[in-house]
Amino acid sequence: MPELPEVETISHSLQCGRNGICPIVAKQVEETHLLWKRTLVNTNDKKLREHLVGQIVQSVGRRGKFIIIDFDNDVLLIHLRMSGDLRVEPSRDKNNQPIVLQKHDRLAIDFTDGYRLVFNDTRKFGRAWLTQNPNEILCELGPEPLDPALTPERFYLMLNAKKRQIKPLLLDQTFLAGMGNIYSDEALHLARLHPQQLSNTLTKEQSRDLLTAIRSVLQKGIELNGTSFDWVYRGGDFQNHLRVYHRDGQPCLVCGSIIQRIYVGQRGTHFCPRCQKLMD
DNA sequence: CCTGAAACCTGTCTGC
DNA sequence: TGCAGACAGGTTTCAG
Repeated sequence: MPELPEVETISHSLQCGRNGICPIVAKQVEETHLLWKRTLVNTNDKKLREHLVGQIVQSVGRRGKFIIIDFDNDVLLIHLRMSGDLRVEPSRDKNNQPIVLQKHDRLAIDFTDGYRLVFNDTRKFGRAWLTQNPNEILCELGPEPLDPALTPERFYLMLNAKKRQIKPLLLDQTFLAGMGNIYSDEALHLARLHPQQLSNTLTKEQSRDLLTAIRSVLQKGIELNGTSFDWVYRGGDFQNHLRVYHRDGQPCLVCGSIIQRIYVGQRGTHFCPRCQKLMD
């Protein structure tokens, strides 16, 4: 499911609240439940409980597609991968009876105020790490696309240092942190670049336009609370503003040509054959 | 260094 | 209706 805008929306709602969603900052951990062992990468059920019980949530943030939950002494990193989601809900009903967890719930953290944070993940690809040095896990990530420190000049140098198809390169989290399949296709169409264009062939102008396009689609995605498709991820509206993604067979909104769907790096890829020509 | 295939998982949708 | 096959927002690992 989630790419940068969806993860940003979720982490922001956990930090600040949104649409009645309860923020978790300042809540104290009462108990933890690990329902699918492999969700927790670098520790186990017992140690998670021993570490977290009693600790208070200091803040919730994001780096790339990782959600960062900062406790007093430890940090919980969560990666939602394809189908993960987080929700905050009461753990007991009006009669003080426990509310049973749902199908596909993998991890739950009960707080002393009667609420709980639940990690639900149908496909079991999602992962969580408990650590005191989050940088050990996050240090491999490339720059944040929305960070002003990533200048057009630097982006051009990054692209030229590689000789890779541009779309798989954008999806490479060590190159740039947070891009996923939807926003990559959207950004490449906006920048009029073929997804298989080699990165070292981009001119300075094309590099600058690509960075501008990436920022444009990500910012719009964040404004619209992300992209929602069928049963995965709710509350977003960017799916109603897509230019190419999932629009194969339909006319390009710019030139009217039929949007094509091909595979690039094993990922379904949508582009306009007229607007996004492969250049030498 | 770069590319493609396979693996990790469950659910939905399509076509015969 | 049933059932096989394709496909899914992500990442890692391995072979060539």
